[in-house]
Amino acid sequence: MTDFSGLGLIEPILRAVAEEGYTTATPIQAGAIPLLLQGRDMLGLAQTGTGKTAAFTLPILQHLFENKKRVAAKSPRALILTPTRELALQIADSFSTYGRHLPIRRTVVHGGVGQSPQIAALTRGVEVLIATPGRLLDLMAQNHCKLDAIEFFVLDEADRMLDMGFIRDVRKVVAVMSKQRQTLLFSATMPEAVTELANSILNNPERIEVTPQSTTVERINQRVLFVDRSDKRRLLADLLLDSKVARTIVFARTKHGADRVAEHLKKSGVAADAIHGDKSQSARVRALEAFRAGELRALVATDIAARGIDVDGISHVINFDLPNEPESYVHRIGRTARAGSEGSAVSFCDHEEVGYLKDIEKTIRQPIPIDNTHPFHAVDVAQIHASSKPPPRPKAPGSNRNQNQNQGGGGRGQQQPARSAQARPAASAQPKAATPKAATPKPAQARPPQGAKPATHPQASKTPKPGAPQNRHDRRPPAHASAAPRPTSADAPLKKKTSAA
DNA sequence: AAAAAAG
Repeated sequence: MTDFSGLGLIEPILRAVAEEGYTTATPIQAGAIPLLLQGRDMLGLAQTGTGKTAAFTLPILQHLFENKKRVAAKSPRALILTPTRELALQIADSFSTYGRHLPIRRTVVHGGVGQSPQIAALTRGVEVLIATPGRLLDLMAQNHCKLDAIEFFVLDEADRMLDMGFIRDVRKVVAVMSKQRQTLLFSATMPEAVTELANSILNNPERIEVTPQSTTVERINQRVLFVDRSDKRRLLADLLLDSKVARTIVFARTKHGADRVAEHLKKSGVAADAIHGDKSQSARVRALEAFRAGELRALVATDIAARGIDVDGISHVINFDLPNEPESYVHRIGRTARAGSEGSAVSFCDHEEVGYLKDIEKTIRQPIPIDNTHPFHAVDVAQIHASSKPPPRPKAPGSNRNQNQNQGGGGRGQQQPARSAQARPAASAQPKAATPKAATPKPAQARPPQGAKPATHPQASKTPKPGAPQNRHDRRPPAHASAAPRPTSADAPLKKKTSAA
């Protein structure tokens, strides 16, 4: 437990933190803030939801204030680069919130909206600029923004940046940036390309790693529902009419698909809207704000919202389509069970998606418990899944405790129609360090809410909404957390079948 | 193969 008061932060910042209701720093905050206040570079292995945003927002604000100088027009002192517009806006909110008692200005620059207000703000001068790459380069090319005075550079979601082909843009930005700066790079995973980038832009960085994914994943009640493609929409509407399903984010694989699903939900009487990259920026903002405000029961999204987006009180993530990128699964389900609360992740799998499911299970090194209790359960898809999975018998004699995987359905009928589920070997993807919890559908119940502190960690999230659950428990990872598997692409386990020949 | 981001 690290109290914010012991981290060396100045009073106006501590006051803002306290006003947000936070007293205790998350691990990444406790590690990063003193380090950053000393001026060190940092490599952070973490995603949003760990308190990452506040971990860099607070020390940057403090540095800018304590070393207050006149800001030249068009020359910001800090630059935060993010892959999506929504993330940029979220980070800007964080600067506004924690900088509210300081005379530090910030502005956001991204595409999809008019340039004029952005140019005006830059010309007036701002200490902090939060940007997506395209518009930033655009404005730089028009001489509306210079990076010659940058003292802080934060590259957020670096792995995603690279995935999205921003590496050239990032290098262009870095090439013209002041060398006299402190640099922070955050990434959820460390593929080779990110390591290279980190080596080239960071100077003797401290590496800080937090593993929220594994601990978060442990708290998420995951299930897979085998279903025919044609039943997916009805199944979704069914689930959303269940009262336990409060605020839900539904992931579709395509933009068009997201629109269709949202339309269907609206027709079914579920307050829903879609968010994806083909929507106008104003529609994106509107949808996200309505979702945050609790006006929407469901937000249907592409992977634009898979990472970083921090909305309080999401009770369910539903993968209407499985992601074809296994990493994306982990990021998607991480939208729920945030800030110590519980969450469920339900994935629909049709017969064409069985391969994706297997990839995901390999990546997370766990089988996802099957829910075959729903009327739409597609026995044939279950059979495809079961038969496509060679049973590598773990030799431990008592290891059949995981057989019972069919209780994920939260108390619907338990008729157990399909034998396929039983045919599915437990811990099949991981012979040795298989987490025994893997097949326990409700890990959250097993963990008593410890000390219902009203206030803990500042997240990137906005101030708690009235309707949002307030159960922010301390969700410091347990000591064994780092032993849990991290889903990096580098360690995709078990290339071999390891079948006991 | 699809998504994001500059227009």
